[in-house]
Amino acid sequence: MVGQRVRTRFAPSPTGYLHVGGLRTALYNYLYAKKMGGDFIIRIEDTDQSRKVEDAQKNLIKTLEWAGIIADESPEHGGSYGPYVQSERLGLYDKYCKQLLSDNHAYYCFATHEELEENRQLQIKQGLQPKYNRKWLPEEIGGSMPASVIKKKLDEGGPYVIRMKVPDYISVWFEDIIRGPVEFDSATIDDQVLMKSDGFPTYHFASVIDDHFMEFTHIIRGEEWLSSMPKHLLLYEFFGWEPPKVAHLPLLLNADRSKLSKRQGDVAVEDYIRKGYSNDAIINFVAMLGWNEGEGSEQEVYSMEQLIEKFSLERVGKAGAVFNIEKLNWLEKQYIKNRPTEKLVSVIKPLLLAELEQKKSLMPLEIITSDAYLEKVVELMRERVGFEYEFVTFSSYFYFEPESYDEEAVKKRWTPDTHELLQEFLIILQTLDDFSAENIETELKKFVEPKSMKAAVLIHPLRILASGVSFGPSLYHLLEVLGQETVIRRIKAGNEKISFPV
RNA sequence: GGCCCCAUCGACUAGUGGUUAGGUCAUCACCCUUUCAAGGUGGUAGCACGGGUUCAAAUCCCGUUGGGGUCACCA
Repeated sequence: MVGQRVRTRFAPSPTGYLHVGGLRTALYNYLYAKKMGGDFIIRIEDTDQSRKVEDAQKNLIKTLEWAGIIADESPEHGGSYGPYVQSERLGLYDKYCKQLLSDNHAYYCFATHEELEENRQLQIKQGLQPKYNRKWLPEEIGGSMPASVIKKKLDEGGPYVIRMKVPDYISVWFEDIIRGPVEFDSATIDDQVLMKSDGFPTYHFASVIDDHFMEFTHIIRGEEWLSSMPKHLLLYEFFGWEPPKVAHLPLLLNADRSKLSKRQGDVAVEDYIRKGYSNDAIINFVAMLGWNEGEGSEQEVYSMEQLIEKFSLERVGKAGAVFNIEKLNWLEKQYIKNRPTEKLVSVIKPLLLAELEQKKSLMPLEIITSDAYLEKVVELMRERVGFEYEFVTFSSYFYFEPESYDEEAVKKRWTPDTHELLQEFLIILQTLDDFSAENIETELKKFVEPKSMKAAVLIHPLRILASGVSFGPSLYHLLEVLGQETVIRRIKAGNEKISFPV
């Protein structure tokens, strides 16, 4: 093991979308592998045929790649330890299950579902831990079932499963990288089914076999697997294999501290993508849920490169973490604030183009879809939006005429004089040769001063007429970017529609 | 219920025997300001409880309480 190249894995079952908890598990596996100069692998656990969802595998991998988590080996991209889909490795499980059988570490079990259920109910009623009652444990490994009966059943060809024989009166101990030493009494470990009656292995069996043959050095997975660790360890022992190091991650929680689930909000990474969150923010956020750099660091914003550089399993916390959307929102804003202008423009341009298919603009298309124009919009709005798409939606007045005027704002800002004042100032704006923010500002001040009025009496109505809303960037810059023609058109239109009293 | 894991502000966390218990989000106030943001300053707010060990405990030990996970021919 010493000096061995680190190999970690993310092993989802293709049953649907990628869960944010899964994203974090994948991320930590990825970060650790990359930090150690090793490899990160994706393996698909599709041993439950009934739950398999079409395209899930593809989507899982696509979503991980969106997040910037690129596997060195995966079913989509191959590798030298394949196949990376468990349903394509059935022969392997079969072979090693036979070995367990002949070594008396496993046995056939012909119990029916009804029998099992009955047994379970009985045990629950007696206040016992539900466990298989070992009815089919053969005589030669300490059970009571004669070999002849087993052979007869086998010959009849009836359905059966294969169970592992958990040794009695031993204790299973291991060292978890995150939690330290953990110990289980074998009396609490069930004779886990290894092979199902459909010939497929269970998760427990397949993952141990694969983890061994794919030569993973570290297993990093959610805490929900902690209590099945002893079964896995026993399997390694049966085979005489050296188990990988393990780290069980704390769970992601709902606001009420239960395991993060649907019903209480979105859990699919795709949901967050749809809502407009960027991969930068999601990765950053999810990374900080359970891990921190420590040593007094007060950094909050980390790039993937920085995460790889700083990550360590030792600094992963033990307690579950609540998935708090407010902080994610804040992070998203941080990224928008600092993202290069060209990058933002390249993202919003297609969104705007799509919007223009639906809605008509009175502004010259070649101008409002130009890089130069969008760059100005971005600079004015980047500190005011929560998501990239808001450069288009939240800022629609940069491209479209206001459809209505904020009623509250109009009520608050209009006086009997407003109409007249706007009329007069419009003339000044129409004759302006230099329609710059600076110039507009001086003209407005010049206009208002002799009347001994405050600039605000015009500023607010102008903003409302130009944008339809009462908030936004500096008025003068807003007007400059919109351009003389548009501004004049909007003032005229609005001043006609709004009359005092409102 | 058995077994296992966990426990610092509302949330994410720093802290590894001696700190005025620090930072970030959220929240509140003020400043800046034409609005909204952004930014700045300041504030409210936390070691679950009880026993030990020690000169000294958020930190080590035990217990209690609370929360979570898991007990499938699902992963």
